[in-house]
Amino acid sequence: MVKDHENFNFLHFLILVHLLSNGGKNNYLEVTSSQMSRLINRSQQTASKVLIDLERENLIERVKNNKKFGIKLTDEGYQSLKDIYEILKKSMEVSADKQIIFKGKIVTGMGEGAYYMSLEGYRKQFYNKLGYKPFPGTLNVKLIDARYINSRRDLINHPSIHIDGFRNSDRTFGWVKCYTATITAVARSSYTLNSTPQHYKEGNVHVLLLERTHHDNSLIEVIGPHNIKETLKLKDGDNVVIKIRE
Amino acid sequence: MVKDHENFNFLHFLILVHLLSNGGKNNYLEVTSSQMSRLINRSQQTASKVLIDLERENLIERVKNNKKFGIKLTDEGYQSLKDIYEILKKSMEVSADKQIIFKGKIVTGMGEGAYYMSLEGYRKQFYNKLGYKPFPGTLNVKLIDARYINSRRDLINHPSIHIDGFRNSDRTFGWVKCYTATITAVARSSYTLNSTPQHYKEGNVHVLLLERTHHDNSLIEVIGPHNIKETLKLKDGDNVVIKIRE
DNA sequence: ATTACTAAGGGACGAGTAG
DNA sequence: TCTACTCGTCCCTTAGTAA
Repeated sequence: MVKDHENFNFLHFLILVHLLSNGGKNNYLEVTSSQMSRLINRSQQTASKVLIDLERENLIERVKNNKKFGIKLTDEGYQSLKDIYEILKKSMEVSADKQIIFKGKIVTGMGEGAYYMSLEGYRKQFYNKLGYKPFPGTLNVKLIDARYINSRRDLINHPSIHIDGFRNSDRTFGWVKCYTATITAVARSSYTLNSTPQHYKEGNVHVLLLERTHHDNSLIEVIGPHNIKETLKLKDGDNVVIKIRE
Repeated sequence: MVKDHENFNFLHFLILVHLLSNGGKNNYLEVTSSQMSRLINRSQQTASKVLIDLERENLIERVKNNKKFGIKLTDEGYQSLKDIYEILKKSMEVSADKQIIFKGKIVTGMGEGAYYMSLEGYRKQFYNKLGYKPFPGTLNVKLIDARYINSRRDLINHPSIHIDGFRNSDRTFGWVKCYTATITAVARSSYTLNSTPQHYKEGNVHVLLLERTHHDNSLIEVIGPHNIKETLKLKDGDNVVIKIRE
């Protein structure tokens, strides 16, 4: 993947990085094996061995002066670090897009959702903060895989649109967190994060997290401007993918 | 330096990177120890051990579903990678500035330099390409440390201003490569790349590399618009630092 | 002070295998 | 299939020491 020279371990990596960060790409640095050993938290002997290895693998060039060495990265040594850097960079960029994926089956809710959606205390905020008046009723998606159930549990830590709670004459109603998402119907149950799903239609929706929920973490409630079931032609038991974006 | 959890090796690093690049910061990925083993070029047993270690160190979170695991980076795991990334990034930035440093002593040249500087075939090009008419005569700097002698040998691979060779009725004259540099007189001979020199005065000059040189790699020839020795009050035997910038 | 060899101990790795 | 245990082997690390 990164380095197919067999003998490339973390110590080699650390030493190369240290050389690079001290100008070792263009200059022969005066570094001793004792200095290096302190840096990598190993003995002088080990540091010496690492330097010998790096030289053998043509990742550094050493020139002896008296007892000390002048050490410089070779082009190959620099390229090794650059390769690792590019891979890490790409990975960090991937992770910058905070997409969370759920997969589950459409189930029939208990009618609770429709009740909540009908309350003016929520509807006004939905309109102001989400930009639409939600279809009265939530789509319930049942998560099967433990992975998604865990992700659902972690959802509360992610950025969301906050709907305040309120009270009427009877009782108080808790806050609701809304997560911007897209929902997609999938053909078969073979979808994983790594495969490409055969998708049909996509809808822009919001996933809800209620302060006072009776639901377990295996159930997701979704709202949208229209009747999602109709728009996407969904029946109970159909598989859907929900992608949440920050 | 990077990671003081003792048991953090290159395999741990590779696995974390793979998870990150596949969205494992926000999702529980379905990855098996066999997949990982192929990725890191080790046995399934070793991959399994790595995953156990990473979980123990709280760098990943695993949730079992049937026999497989869903795996996600913890915040700490992500931070570990980010730390390494930031260090690498900083190192790459340092290396982007291609400064090369030489240290040596002023010596008296053989008068060759003055002769070459007087040739109109060179003087016209110096004026056009360097922006000044060089003082007739080169400053010769003797490199003592093998590190600098080696750097001098590598100089030919670095970007330079090219002065074409020419011929007159008698003979041909080779090309000359010019490297933009600053020269600084230093107080004592204690200067290394890592320490801060006590410098006196600085001059903008060019280091020359001649196609047909009789000099060994331990001698550097420097030209400038004025008499460098006088401007910097240099005597033979004085120490100077020459910094070359791209 | 350096670098680096040798010998010995311990930890990493993989084959076999259980659950 | 999966994960992960045991255990044998080998490599990595270090102390001692030479140059």
